[in-house]
Amino acid sequence: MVGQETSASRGIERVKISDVAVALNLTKGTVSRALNGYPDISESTRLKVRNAARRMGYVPLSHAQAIKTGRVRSLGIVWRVDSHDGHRAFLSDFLDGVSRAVSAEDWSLTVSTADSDIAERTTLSRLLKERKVDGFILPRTLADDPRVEWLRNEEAPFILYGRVASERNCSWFDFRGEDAMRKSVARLAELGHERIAFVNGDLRFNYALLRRDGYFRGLADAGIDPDPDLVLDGAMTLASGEAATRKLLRLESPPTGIVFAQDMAALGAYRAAEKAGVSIGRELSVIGYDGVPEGAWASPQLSTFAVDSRWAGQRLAALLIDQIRGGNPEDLRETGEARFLSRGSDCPPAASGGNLADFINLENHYGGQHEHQL
Amino acid sequence: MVGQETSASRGIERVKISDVAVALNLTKGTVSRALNGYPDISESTRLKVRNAARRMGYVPLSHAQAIKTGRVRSLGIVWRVDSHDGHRAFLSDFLDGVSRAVSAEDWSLTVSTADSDIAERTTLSRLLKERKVDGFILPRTLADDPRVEWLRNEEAPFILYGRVASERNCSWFDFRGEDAMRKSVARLAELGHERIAFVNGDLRFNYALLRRDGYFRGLADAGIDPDPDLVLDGAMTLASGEAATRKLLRLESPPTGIVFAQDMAALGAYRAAEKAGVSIGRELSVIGYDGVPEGAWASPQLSTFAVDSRWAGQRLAALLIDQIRGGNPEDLRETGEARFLSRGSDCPPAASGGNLADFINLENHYGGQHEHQL
DNA sequence: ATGCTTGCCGAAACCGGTTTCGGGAAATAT
DNA sequence: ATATTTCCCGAAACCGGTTTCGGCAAGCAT
Repeated sequence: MVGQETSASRGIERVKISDVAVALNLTKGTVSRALNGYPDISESTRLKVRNAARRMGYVPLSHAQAIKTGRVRSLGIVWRVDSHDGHRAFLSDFLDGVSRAVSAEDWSLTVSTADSDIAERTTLSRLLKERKVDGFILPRTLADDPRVEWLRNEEAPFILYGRVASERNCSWFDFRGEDAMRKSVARLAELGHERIAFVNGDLRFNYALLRRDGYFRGLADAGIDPDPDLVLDGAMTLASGEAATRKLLRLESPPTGIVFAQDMAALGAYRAAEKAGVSIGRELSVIGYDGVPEGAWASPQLSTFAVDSRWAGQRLAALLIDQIRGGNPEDLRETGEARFLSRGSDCPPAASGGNLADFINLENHYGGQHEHQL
Repeated sequence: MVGQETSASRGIERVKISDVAVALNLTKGTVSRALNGYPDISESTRLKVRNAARRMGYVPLSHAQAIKTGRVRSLGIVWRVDSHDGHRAFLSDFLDGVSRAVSAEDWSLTVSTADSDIAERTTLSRLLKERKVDGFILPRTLADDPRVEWLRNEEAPFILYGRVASERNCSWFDFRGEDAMRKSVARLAELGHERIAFVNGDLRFNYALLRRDGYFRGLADAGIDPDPDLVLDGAMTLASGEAATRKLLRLESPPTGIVFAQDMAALGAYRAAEKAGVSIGRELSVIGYDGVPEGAWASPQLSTFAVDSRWAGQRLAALLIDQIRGGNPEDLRETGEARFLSRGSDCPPAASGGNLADFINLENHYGGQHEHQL
């Protein structure tokens, strides 16, 4: 027994394709073709090979395949960590969606982070040059996104989470936020509101432009003339949402309802309203967009259009894989609908006729002793 | 000009190692050795090669390297999405940390999600078999973690986020939660508390065992006899934290201070306290652990030990890469200290002598009209 | 029988790197 | 001057797959 060394003692031997070939008395080329569904392999041997491969536990090395095929079966995402946007809360769901779609095809997902435009570009470039990925999912689409032009030049497949103005040769998935804004306005109008404000996000992002359009269409639908004083932008956080709301409430003729392009900003309205002595869901209506979990903790709970990030991730990955496999990018576009969560923050206008202003001032005298929140 | 087809017209030609070799009148083997720092290359040619490579924009294909070296320069992480644990909030920071460390070495990160033990195992197995990664970062360490045994058998490098009982041949990074618990108890004891409760997380996780020990050591330090009634576990969420707190407050002799192993549970205490008419930071002291952002929004803000997830990710990745490069796993262990955020939720005991119970009941009569929170 | 497909598989090239081996030229030792 | 070492680099094998090509044998038409 001494000196006898089984293969097991020197670590687990990986089963390679030639092992399968030898076991079946075939060549590795034949095994490869059988496994990859080439038509010049008889059904009987295809079956034999498939069974033997499974039985022997053969799994091809992805990088060994890649060297010839040029595909590593992997998608890339560069996640921006420098922004305060609400999407951070959705990262887990989003990645889960991507991961599911990717795993279903036996692909994988490469994730990197970046805290600036140049860091993002550097990372994209590196992943591409080293060929760690076959294509990219691009979150946070800008209205005029430089990544699009650049990746086109590099001839790298990519898909946008969000739409873009220059539509040539792009795939995307996006939720129709503009529809949600339109519906929000319609809902408030139906409740009787006439002064409906809109607090948008950062206008560099394309979704902000789309949502703004949706707001105006909603107004037009309801036959309400737009008032420039009631349209603000750049509010993506609690603090900026609070500031925007304060500004609106201080107008001579403040709005009775506010449509927010983002939940975090809408939650900022709760703070502003509290400080102004206005109660949301009674004297002031608020409708958000995104569906962040914090909205459910607020009191009253925030009525909002919830976005299914998991679904977005899933579709983005599936569409991108299709594109990499040869699909026409322009055929690979999808949008989804945000789901309205009717909760407590929207209601008929309390003070009709625009004298909410007086009400605000009145209440303000008692200001200060209001309990803060969780 | 007709029919003349430049190389540029057919897409960008990738520069390969043989291109560099030809340009320098060398063989590709020599170029490879020069680039990889072999000692049998003269300094002058090494320099020439390095410059030419940079000038020509040569970047080796990672999978082409991998076929011979066996290394893909990639780390894997399987993120569990089935749990409600507070770590979800840290995913962004955590990934950022890992990504930084990994990018610094020109490695990459492969992320997958799983919603069950078997899904996780399946994914680990697939990534390993296909050799998509060289090693794994394992979050959520269990007291007796089956992944450890399995990965050892597969001879796959891995590192734990958290420590483990069977210490053989493991690397890890972890924050010393037990120290934080001990300090929490010490702090409350110094403030004058004598009845200090402990609400732990799920005991299947190893950190729960460690933190429990820390709590008891803190009591011993302060010369306080432990009371089994004051020790609960399994509270990792808002709801379960609320329930645990309710249970504690209903004791004949309720605690005046509660140490929580997790912030989310501690925030649940705010709800329970509010409903019981007890005000946190005045009649009841609470100290958390984790440093979730919600703690800063609570009123009063939650005193807690904050964990730097970015740092954890960074160290885990760096240590794992060291291990893969040949480092001894047992030398690659690190712990970090959670940083105490002194905020408003801890204070001296209001009702000394244990008659907080009467106070609770008294207040309860007015219960119900208390404002809820954000 | 002969010629022509068709079905099926072996043989070998190939992908783009890394690593081993060996040998020529220069430098040093004898 | 010769032997020996040292310094470099070329040549070629190799990694584990995929894909092309060509040819044998069976099936079909003539």
